[in-house]
Amino acid sequence: MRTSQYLLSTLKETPAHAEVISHQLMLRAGLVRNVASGLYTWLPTGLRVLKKVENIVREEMEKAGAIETLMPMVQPADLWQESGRWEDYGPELCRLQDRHERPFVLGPTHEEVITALLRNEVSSYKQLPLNLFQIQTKFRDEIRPRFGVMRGREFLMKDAYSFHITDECLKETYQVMFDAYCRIFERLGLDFRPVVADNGSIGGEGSHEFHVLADSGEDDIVFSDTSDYAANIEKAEALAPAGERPTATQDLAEVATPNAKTIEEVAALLNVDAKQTVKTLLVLGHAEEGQQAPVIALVLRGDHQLNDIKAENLAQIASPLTFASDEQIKAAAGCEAGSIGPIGLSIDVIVDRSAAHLADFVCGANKDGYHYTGANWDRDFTNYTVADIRNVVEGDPSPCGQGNIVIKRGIEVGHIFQLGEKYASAMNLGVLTEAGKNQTLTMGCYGIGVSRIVAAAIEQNHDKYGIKWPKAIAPFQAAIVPMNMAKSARVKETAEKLYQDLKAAGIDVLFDDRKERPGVMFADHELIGTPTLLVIGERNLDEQMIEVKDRISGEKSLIAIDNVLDLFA
RNA sequence: CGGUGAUUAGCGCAGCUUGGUAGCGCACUUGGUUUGGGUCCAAGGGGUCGUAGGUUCAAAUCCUACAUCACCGACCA
Repeated sequence: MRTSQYLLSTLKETPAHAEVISHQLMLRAGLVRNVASGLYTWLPTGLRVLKKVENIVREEMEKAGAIETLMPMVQPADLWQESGRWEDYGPELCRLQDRHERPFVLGPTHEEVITALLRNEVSSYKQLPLNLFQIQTKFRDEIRPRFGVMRGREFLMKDAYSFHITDECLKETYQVMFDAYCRIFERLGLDFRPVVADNGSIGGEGSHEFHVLADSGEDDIVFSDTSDYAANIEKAEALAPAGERPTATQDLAEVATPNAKTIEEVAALLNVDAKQTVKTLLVLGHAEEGQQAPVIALVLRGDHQLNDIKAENLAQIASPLTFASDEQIKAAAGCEAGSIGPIGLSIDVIVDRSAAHLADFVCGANKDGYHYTGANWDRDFTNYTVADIRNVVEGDPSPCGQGNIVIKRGIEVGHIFQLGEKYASAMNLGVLTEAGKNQTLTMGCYGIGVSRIVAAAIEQNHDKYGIKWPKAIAPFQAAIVPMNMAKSARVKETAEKLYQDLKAAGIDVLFDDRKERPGVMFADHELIGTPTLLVIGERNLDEQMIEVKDRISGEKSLIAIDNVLDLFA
């Protein structure tokens, strides 16, 4: 490709609204342009990267035995009604009507379509297992699109769906996909970790997320400092504190805590560590038919954070997790949110393991402006259950039993699930077994955020000059940068010949034939992140040498013109 | 949806407080100059000041509504 016939579209200045580095660099390097909130056009350079990522994913999926398909992005609503997700999915599902006023959705994922397909196409156990994938545009009407293509509303995703008669067979394919994902991210050249993940509303066991480690990531990933345990914080279990609970030494006392509503304020006022306090959150439980949802109290140590997912997974608690309104709080506790405590409550109380291990703690007195000190479980309050409902924090013992917890940020780029029979049973997908009986299929699904990977790769590979692409996904493998080509016939001739030779050898090469000064060219190529710059100038031509500059290491070296192709061997 | 802020040339911004001629840098065009790290000089082109309404002799500037965009909390590849 010649720059004179190409759309380079690099920017000197950083557009004001780009927050994270990958978004800034994607705009500056001319990879994408914003069309509307969460919607992007991929410029030629960006599309080259996207295609390279896509091809690596495709190759490894095929190697792992998956078969490529392509499903429509627009899907009829009746499939979603059949699976139950027409009601369950919420406003993130973009719904629309065609000219006949028939309802459709923009596909945020394709379980319904693939399940409906398989229902018609397979009827015998002999046809299974099957693993079908596609690389397709998805649309999710995100509440808050941000960080450029990292969280766009429209994005490119590889999604695969496997179908099995037995759970053993599903687990085998799941493992095959797990291994394939590791190979994909290795080939992409990314620093990644598979982590144990929550199954979300789907339930069942067996789900891993694949995270690219980066400070700008939106997820907290929990590691053990001594074992290879890794989990999403949503999933990481907070173990009960070791040993027996200390014995009570203080008497229960009511103290005035005017204007102290937060744990920090209460702890400062009473001059105690936040670890000696508890906070009480009121959430909604499941509503009985025709009744109002009951209010349930969750009690956590003052310095701990509620883990929504863990709470939601408890049988008593409504999903999605909903906090009680001010009126509901007043009715249940008789006070405002800043003064709630377990003592005297007549609703269900669920206490976090760590909070349950406290003695002589501080809690709200269910009376505005008052707290208790010297509170003790089983003496001052007896009717409660204990559960793990908090986020782990750094330094906690690792749930794997070895070492302590370290937390890093990650960008979720892949997620694999054992779905089980959820869709197959809702949509009546089964085949005849060897014994001639109908058997509902069990399914797995496996996603990779293709467009998100492009952003994640940049988050992990950049410097002050621009992007430093891993070789496997760089838009161009090399750029030819001639010095003052307009004045030197020799430079021009050499550059042209080199360009033809590299092209003939199948190298993705960008020939910078613009009439620009060297500094302009260098700056552009460093911004775009081309791994290898081939600099041709009068300086080295007498010796038939050209300069090679490596974008990653920054090293410059001379190489004989005849040997340039060896660089790409 | 809630909270915050923004919207003036392709991009980055000033002008608004105190109403009266539409500005700067980059980019772009032309000519010259320079040529191994974002040259320099000169001349140019380009703007319904987000939209609608109001106040006023007069609105980018003051007021109201709306739209869009971004950031902070709930979603997820």
